[in-house]
Amino acid sequence: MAKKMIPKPTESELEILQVLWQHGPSTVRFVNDELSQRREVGYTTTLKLLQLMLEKVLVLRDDDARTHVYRAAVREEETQGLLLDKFVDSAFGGSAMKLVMQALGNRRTSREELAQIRRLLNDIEIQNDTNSPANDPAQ
Amino acid sequence: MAKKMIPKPTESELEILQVLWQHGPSTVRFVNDELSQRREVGYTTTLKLLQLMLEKVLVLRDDDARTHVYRAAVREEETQGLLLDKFVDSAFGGSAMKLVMQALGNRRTSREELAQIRRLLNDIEIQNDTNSPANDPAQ
DNA sequence: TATATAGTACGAATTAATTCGTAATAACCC
DNA sequence: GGGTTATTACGAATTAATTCGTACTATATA
Repeated sequence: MAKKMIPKPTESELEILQVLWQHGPSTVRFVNDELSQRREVGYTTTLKLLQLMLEKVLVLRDDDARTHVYRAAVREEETQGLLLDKFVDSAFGGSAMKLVMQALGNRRTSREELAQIRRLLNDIEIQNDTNSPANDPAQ
Repeated sequence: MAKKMIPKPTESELEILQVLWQHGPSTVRFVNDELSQRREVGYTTTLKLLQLMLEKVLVLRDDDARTHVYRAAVREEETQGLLLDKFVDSAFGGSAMKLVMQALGNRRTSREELAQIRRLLNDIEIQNDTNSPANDPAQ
């Protein structure tokens, strides 16, 4: 077995993954141009990062043509879930609820977003009722 | 002016802050014992960390007695807010909503917690209505 | 008082992450 | 074809974070 264990991406790797998730398979040039809009970064720096990410299998590449094309090897939601778990643990002592409350409390949330959350809350409640009438603590 | 800018604590520093937030002012020995319950860590490592944190003013210390007592110099919520902002940005491309949805969606949330969030949602909605009929961007 | 114990200070090694320079090579265009 | 440009590969410098050993000092206690 041993499901594909995603290695935790570093800050810079995550930046690159964001580009790949948002734009799909991309050349080093394209990724670097994207990153450059946010901050100063040399071309070979981006290249090196992608090469390291290839070794860690955070990305895959098509090197048929001279100009290689990289694409994300890990899915966005899955990676975010992994990072979220670690973050909840390290910054919020494991309490996801505290994190949610803080995230909602500390910023302006639009009417539409509030409605969206309410819908999700409803869904979760229905799930709870359906699966565990007496609130089973299974985890 | 220039409000006290909190330096972003590292992973290990955060671990220590958690201990101080949870237990209040503590000796190096106590902090180290707490950390040791989670993982292997040498006494002088913890000592050094606290000394570095003192320089960054993440903690303050009382060194009247031979055995120094350290306490957090930054508040828990404020620090968490700072980290949350950065995290939302780096892992969720700036969308706090995506983070909240994922946090709620991916784990079991009890009836009580759901109710708590609903209350918060209500409060926020009232705030919105009261302060900004046409959604003013004041911050 | 002398010995053992517990504490602090600090230099330095290690490890991980980031950054970039340089060399080699392919493609592109007059 | 010859020169210019774009690309990859890779070593290595730099920076930041973590870890720990050793020396020194104060306190406790036998």
